[in-house]
Amino acid sequence: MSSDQATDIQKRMYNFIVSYMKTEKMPPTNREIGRELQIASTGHVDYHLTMLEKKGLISRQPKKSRGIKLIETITGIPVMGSIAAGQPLEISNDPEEMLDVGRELEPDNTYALIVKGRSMIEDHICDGDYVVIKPQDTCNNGDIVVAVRLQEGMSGSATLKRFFQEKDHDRVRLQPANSELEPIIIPKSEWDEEWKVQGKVVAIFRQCHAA
Amino acid sequence: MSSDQATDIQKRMYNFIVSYMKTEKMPPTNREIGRELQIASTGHVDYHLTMLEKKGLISRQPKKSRGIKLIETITGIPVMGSIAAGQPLEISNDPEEMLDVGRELEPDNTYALIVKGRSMIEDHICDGDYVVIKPQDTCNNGDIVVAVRLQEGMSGSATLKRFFQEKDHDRVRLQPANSELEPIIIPKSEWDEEWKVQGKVVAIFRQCHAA
DNA sequence: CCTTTTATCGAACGTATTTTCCGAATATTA
DNA sequence: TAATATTCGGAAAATACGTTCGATAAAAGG
Repeated sequence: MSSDQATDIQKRMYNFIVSYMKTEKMPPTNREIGRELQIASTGHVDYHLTMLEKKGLISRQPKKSRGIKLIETITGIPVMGSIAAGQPLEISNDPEEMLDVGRELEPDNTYALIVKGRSMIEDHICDGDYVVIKPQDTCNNGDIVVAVRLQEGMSGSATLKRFFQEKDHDRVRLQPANSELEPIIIPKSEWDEEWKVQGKVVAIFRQCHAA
Repeated sequence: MSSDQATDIQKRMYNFIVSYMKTEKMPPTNREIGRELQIASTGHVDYHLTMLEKKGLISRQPKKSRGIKLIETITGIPVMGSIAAGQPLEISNDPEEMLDVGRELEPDNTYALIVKGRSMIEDHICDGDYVVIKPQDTCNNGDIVVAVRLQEGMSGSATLKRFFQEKDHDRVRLQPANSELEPIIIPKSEWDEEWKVQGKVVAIFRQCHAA
């Protein structure tokens, strides 16, 4: 809607702000904008920034130096559509959304672990994959979790498994996703004392290296 | 080396700058730093910033408002170690590296596609996964590529397959990773005329939603 | 025990930066 | 054609902000 109404100069101004922020990691001052766009007056720059704000492209923090924020933080990778190997689908020309890979995962205390081995292979988690862990005490049945066995002294050893609380048997089952491997069965009492859920897997990331 | 010599206050200052930049998308002013760390004097803040610069953690642009830059732009998710479901491994307390999920993929013209169906399931690419595509004309045998069939008029339809150039048969084979599906076999001449490699898969990203 | 480094405050100073006001030229619209 | 929005300049006013200086301690090192 209003975003299209931006004038030529305003579009150039907006683009400059975007590129400036990419390189400088901070918004430009009004003077820097003016210098770039060859606008002699800072008041003039202010006018266009006001317009850009009215048109919903930026927001401003009054009285703050460099108080410009982009409304749509266009970080990430554009998602161009869907694809199926079986029946080819169309690829659109406009991004449908931005894949904010990892960015929305960052805020908390999320961390990543590198998966070794094929023990979760049937969940399509491969050797070398990164699993992103969101720390939390509790989890639901079927969640893939990092379970830690508490030990004397140092930090315990951790394991990546699917979590199942089997109420009828009054025990907890930690199930690998590999039919060649056996689950770990722990009586409820022992679980409460010796084990702890460290967090659950919220995302998986795999880099495809050159062969 | 010198980065370790940072004082407690300087570490807190550094951490605040990092978190401020994450939320505000710009560096803080000296006064904002002081307010946060309960330092009453801006000169005092300046002193510690000078120390941080001397110790190589930040760089400063004199006389510029918010003229602070992080030397190591620690975006991303900390990788805390390895984990194997089979034989539990230790989780270290210090991050081994930062998982720059997607960030090093952004610069070029990379884009993402959402995978539909199970046609690449044996390569552990699942329904709903994001595949990150790096555009390129050529590829090597075995690469997972987006192949496009050129058509009259509009943009062609795309398919996700493993690419094999079979020189002995003078043909190209597009192989799905699902034994229930048949490969697409294309004679070399037809390939050159009607097909094109759009790009190759460089990464895979999967979000694990709540059950 | 003395010296050096580090940490702290407060205040003053000068520059950086935004904001506001006035005026004018140009285009757009009614 | 009159009214209105847009685009520009210049300059003053008001903050915001970084920098510098003097003084005081506590901690560290020898």
